[in-house]
Amino acid sequence: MSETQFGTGCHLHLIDGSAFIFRAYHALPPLTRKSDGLPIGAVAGFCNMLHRYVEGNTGPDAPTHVAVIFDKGSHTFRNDMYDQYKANREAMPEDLRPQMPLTREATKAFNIACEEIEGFEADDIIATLAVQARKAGGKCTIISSDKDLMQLVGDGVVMHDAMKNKHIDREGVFEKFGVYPERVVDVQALAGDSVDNVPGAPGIGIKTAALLINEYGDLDALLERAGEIKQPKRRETLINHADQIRLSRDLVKLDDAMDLPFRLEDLEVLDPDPEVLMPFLAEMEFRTLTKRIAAQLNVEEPVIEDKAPASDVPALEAVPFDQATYEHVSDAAALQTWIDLIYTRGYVAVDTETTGLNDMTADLVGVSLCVEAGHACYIPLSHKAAGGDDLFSDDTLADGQMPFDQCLKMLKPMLEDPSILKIGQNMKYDAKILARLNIDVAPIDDTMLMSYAMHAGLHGHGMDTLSERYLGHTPIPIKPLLGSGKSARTFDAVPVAEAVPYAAEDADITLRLWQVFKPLLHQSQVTRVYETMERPLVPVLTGMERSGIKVDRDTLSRMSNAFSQKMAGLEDEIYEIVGRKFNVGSPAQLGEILFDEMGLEGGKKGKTGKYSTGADVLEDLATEHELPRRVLDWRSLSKLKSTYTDALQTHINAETGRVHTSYSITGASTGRLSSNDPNLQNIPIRSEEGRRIREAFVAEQGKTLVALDYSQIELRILAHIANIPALKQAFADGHDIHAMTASEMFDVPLDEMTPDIRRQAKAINFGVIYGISGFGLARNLRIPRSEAQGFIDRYFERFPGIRTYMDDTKTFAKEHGYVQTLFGRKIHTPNIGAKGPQAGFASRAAINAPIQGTAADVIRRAMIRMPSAIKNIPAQMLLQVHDELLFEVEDSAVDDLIGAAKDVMENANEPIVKLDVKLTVDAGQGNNWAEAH
DNA sequence: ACGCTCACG
DNA sequence: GACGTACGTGAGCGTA
Repeated sequence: MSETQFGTGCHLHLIDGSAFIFRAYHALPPLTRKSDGLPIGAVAGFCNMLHRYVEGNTGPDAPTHVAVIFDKGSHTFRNDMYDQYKANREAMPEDLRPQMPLTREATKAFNIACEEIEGFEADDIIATLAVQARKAGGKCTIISSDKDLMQLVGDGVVMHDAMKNKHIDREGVFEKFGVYPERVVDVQALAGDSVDNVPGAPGIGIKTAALLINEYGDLDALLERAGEIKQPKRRETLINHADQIRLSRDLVKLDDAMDLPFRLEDLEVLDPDPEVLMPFLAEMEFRTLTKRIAAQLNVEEPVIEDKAPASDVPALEAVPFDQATYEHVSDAAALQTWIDLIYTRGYVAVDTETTGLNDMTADLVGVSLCVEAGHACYIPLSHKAAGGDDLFSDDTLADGQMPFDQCLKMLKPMLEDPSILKIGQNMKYDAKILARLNIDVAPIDDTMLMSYAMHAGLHGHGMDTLSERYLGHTPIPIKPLLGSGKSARTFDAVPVAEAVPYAAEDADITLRLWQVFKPLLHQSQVTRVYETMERPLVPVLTGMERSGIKVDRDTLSRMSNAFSQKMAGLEDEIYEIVGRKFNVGSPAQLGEILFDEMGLEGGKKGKTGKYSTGADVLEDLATEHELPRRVLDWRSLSKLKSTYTDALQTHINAETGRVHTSYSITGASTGRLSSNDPNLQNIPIRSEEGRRIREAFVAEQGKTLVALDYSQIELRILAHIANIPALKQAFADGHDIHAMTASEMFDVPLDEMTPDIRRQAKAINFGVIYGISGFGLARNLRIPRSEAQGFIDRYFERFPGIRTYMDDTKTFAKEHGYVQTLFGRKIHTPNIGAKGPQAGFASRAAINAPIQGTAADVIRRAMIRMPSAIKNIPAQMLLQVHDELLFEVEDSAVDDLIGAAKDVMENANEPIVKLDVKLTVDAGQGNNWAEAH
């Protein structure tokens, strides 16, 4: 090939590679390669942009020479000048890191020169090349919108903002900086840059900087004559920070005289070689792009195999489960071998064995690891020696275990290493156990959450279920190891030899599940749900659960006593009425007394042959007899005492003095969380007596509890999804939504609204969310069924979008077997086509799921964004109750917290879902949860 | 282990 | 035309 000397008539294009990559990364959802789940979204976007760029390069401005310039390494000569340079930079996203080398490969595949130099930023290389091109008499176009490059513009060098498709010349730079390119560095030196952490002069921005530079000519003149500045503050700033400003100039000034190991001539534009490009695109499995480019180059399109994952991945089936292959690691040398192996892989499945099920109290007993199917180990750490009945043998450790601290010290760097992916099944549990030992496990993948993203509504997501369904393997049961009932023991009492196969197998199963799920995730189109609404929730919940909430034992204890006394009084009255003692808490005994002995009407037996004595039944009976009311009162006290005032005390953690719930991410099929051990999502509020239990949930001294809750979020989402103009308008106007519904339905003007009519409309509004039926509404409102049906007909008539939504949703569910939230979460509805009453349940659940699920997605997104939004506020997020978040805040920061957290919550749908109805959040605060709400 | 009842959104 | 029915949870208790 003949080489053209670079000179007049030549045109060099320089592409800012990092800018391309980050734009590609953020513009696309987290796509993964189908065959193996490799994150590939940024590479895909990068290739598309590169291709579009090449395609658009025709006409007089087409390049004769071109290169993509990348940054290399994070340490540059600027860090030696100023150690804080770019120190604020957020770490590269986990799923982007492995894509960086692929973007270089992509560039070469397109036959475009690809340059990077250790210790220099791409900007310096670009500067050097631009200056060389200018000196040689050619033109240069820099494809970037980075303002740091604007100092290069002029005299044949222009910039091109590919995003806005706009050229930036000398005038464009003046527009941006208020000075021409040769003075841009001076302005930047004064204004500083928070993104790159260039200090500049405090209090001086671009506007002021340009003003000063234009007045004094240049930075040196300005600093020399700073004393002449009239404004005292500005003058002081410039005099006091002169050194810092000069340093800033050195930081922003690009090095345009580097020694480059290549020449301009090496960058000559070349046609892509289909022999190189096509295989690359095929390897990346970019189906559309491969097809398009093959057509343009007029070559045959390579075959991209549709590698089906799951059961027919042969590699997975080829390795049978074999307990004999599991390794017992008992010393540092063996552990080091495993750690080295993990580093060569970049990922590892991890499982912990502990002394219990509560991750706030259980102790670590051992750790298992797995790097590939069948290759797993168990590291026992605190198994106890079998000591028989000897009381003193309890603390003796079993043989074959390495020292606890030594093991953790070795594992910690790996578990915390951002380049090693830790895979777990319900990682929140293991992460919390390890967090209590001062190990912050990250980054993580979680097979339970992957299954949830793909299979919610289909089946559970426990390891046993998943292993049987997706690996065809029944795991070793834990029961025989631990025993049950009186002879039950904890895992530390299990002999090491028995523990190894059980524990190692769990890690083996987890790794295999991950291999199966990773490609399926993308195929099910739930990668975004998993990556943005499941995986990032784990560290957030870990933080909340570990924080816990302070609960005042004395308050609960006093309430328990008061409830006891009242119950005793009621019991006396009840026995008096009945004529003998019996167990008031036994629905069976009560039913017989009410309906057989006393002969009250309305007794209905359920399928177990027992009378129903639920609250609604007793409520009806209360009008004709005095007993049911007493029982109702007794029951409500009994509930408050046993479930709350008594049980909560037992949940106060001995170490922290606080109550730590555990959230289940996969508990509810709709995307809601559930709370257990204890459940803090059902603390009483509806009755005054119950509400007072919230007084026991308190803030620490000097702190305040702040409750933020979404106002009518489900109805707002319904108004949006079902597209009900009247509802939307009412929310936009801030009207009372139930009163508006009532007015619309019953033709009652708003100013004549009665509480009773409003109450009925409210019941209908909620009924709609639940998949309304005449029967259900009738029972709820205690009105004849025909009347209830009339209300519903009327409602549909006035808001026809509701009926359409319900019908469409049912049709979609029948066709696809699932329904979706606005954010793409899938909720499966396997019973939708069933015969019999199941079908009714399934269709109402299908109607409710997108509404409840979308609301759940919104608050999940808010929670995930919360930690970074409040990181500078002395506040902790403690609890989530479906549409409410509870915080504990230092007294002085309450307003800051409310401002920041409310903003996050009200915009949590953005940017991927636009709502026609705005989300509103109400705030409350106080020393206890009753006051805060 | 299971159903009933009832606490919450 | 009949059949059952509001959606989603977790916990304590009685009873098998």
